[in-house]
Amino acid sequence: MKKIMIVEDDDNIRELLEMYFSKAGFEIIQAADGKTALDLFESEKPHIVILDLMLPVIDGITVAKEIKKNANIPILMLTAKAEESDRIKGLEIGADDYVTKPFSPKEVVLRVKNILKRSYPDEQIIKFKDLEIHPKEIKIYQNGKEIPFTAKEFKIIFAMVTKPGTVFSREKIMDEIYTEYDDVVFDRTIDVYIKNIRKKLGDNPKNPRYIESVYGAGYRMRK
Amino acid sequence: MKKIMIVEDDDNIRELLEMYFSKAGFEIIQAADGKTALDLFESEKPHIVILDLMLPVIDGITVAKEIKKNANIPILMLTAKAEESDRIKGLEIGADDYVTKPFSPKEVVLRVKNILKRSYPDEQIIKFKDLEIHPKEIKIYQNGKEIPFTAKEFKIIFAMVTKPGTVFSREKIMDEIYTEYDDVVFDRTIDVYIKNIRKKLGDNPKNPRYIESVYGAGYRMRK
DNA sequence: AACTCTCTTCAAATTTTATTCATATTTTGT
DNA sequence: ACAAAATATGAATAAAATTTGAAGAGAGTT
Repeated sequence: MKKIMIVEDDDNIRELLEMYFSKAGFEIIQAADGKTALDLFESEKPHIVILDLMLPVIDGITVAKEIKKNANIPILMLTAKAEESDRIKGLEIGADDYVTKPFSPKEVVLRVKNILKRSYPDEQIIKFKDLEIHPKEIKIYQNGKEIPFTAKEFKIIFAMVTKPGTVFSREKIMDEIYTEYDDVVFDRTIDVYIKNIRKKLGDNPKNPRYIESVYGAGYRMRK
Repeated sequence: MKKIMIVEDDDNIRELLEMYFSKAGFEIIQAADGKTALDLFESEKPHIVILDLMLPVIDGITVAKEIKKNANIPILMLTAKAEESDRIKGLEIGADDYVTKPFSPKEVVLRVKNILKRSYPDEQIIKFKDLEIHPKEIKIYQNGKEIPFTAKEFKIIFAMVTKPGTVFSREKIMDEIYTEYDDVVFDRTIDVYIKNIRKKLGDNPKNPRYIESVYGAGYRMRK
């Protein structure tokens, strides 16, 4: 079952949404202001966020940017009718959908379900260039031929392929790899992973087909 | 693959049935008297019993009652034409069907198949490679030969065979095994189960036919 | 009580992967 | 072009995960 965070300062609207999503079987986290929202986002890691644009302490757009910066968690924006221009802003900063107030709660639930279906395509096969990535099986095929990757290599590829074009710092890559707060690993370790992945994929650092080096920043999967 | 016990003192009739059921793909156990029948029933646990009414040592009705008392194994009664009243008795004591002598062997086979379909309805046999998995009976056959597995081993195999290719983490396997919130089991326990399963299946961790190890992730049933 | 069967733990051997290291190469800023 | 910083990479080493035999613990039977 999916976890949803509702960020809305109007108690009535928040409770209304809470009721509907509760009935729809969601686990719900509530936040009445932007600061709380970001804190809860870190600790609770919801699957999707419903976000009001007009928020106390920290405004909705900033919250959205912050969320999208850390993880690609889908966002449904709530905007007042008058804020027509905000729609555009909302979508620009990466909201996945938006609803204008006043809205029908049922419609919001439906939209959320649609976004979730899009964002979490129940363990689908991911296709990227000539790669086929099977998360359930932890297997990757290149032009139909299986290439063996270790679990950690797989995690790196998966994360990067999921967000092509995004630069992954070495630190971020480490976060993807290590579930526990283990000892910190030396920086060059990531380089070696990238090297090995490139080798298996037949990729070349100069003129790469998959992984580009971003000097001073990290690595990026070429779109 | 079903196991059938034929209880009949007339050697000719018994051999005739044996021949037909053998050709129909059954595993056959024979008994010429009621005492032997009950002993074999205990040790062999057939899926169905063909039972003659007139038997030496212990008569058919007593055998039938005894069988039905222990387990609800279906029975097909064989009755002589003159024993019309026995038909009723037979059905009263719980026979699932009856055939009067002289009978056509083909008809007997058909009736047995029908009874089996009735008696083991929702048992869908899962076939995987050279394995036949019978969930209801908690039995697994490899090339037609039964391999004894313990309840937990069975659960693991069942879960994995149902989703071939999917990697099962040790934690996930534990979830399959433990219904209640029992004590948490140490990680290596799963490894030992896998080892024992492999041994029984004649599987080799390097170059496996069934269960692949996925370093750092878990185990996977080879497609 | 002795036995059997299953589940679980343990420890040693083995295998595979992760990490570090050293050196070469490339990129960037001046 | 030069120095400094960052990246690339083969090889060595360390660490981690898996395999396995053996044996202890518990439950149920005879």
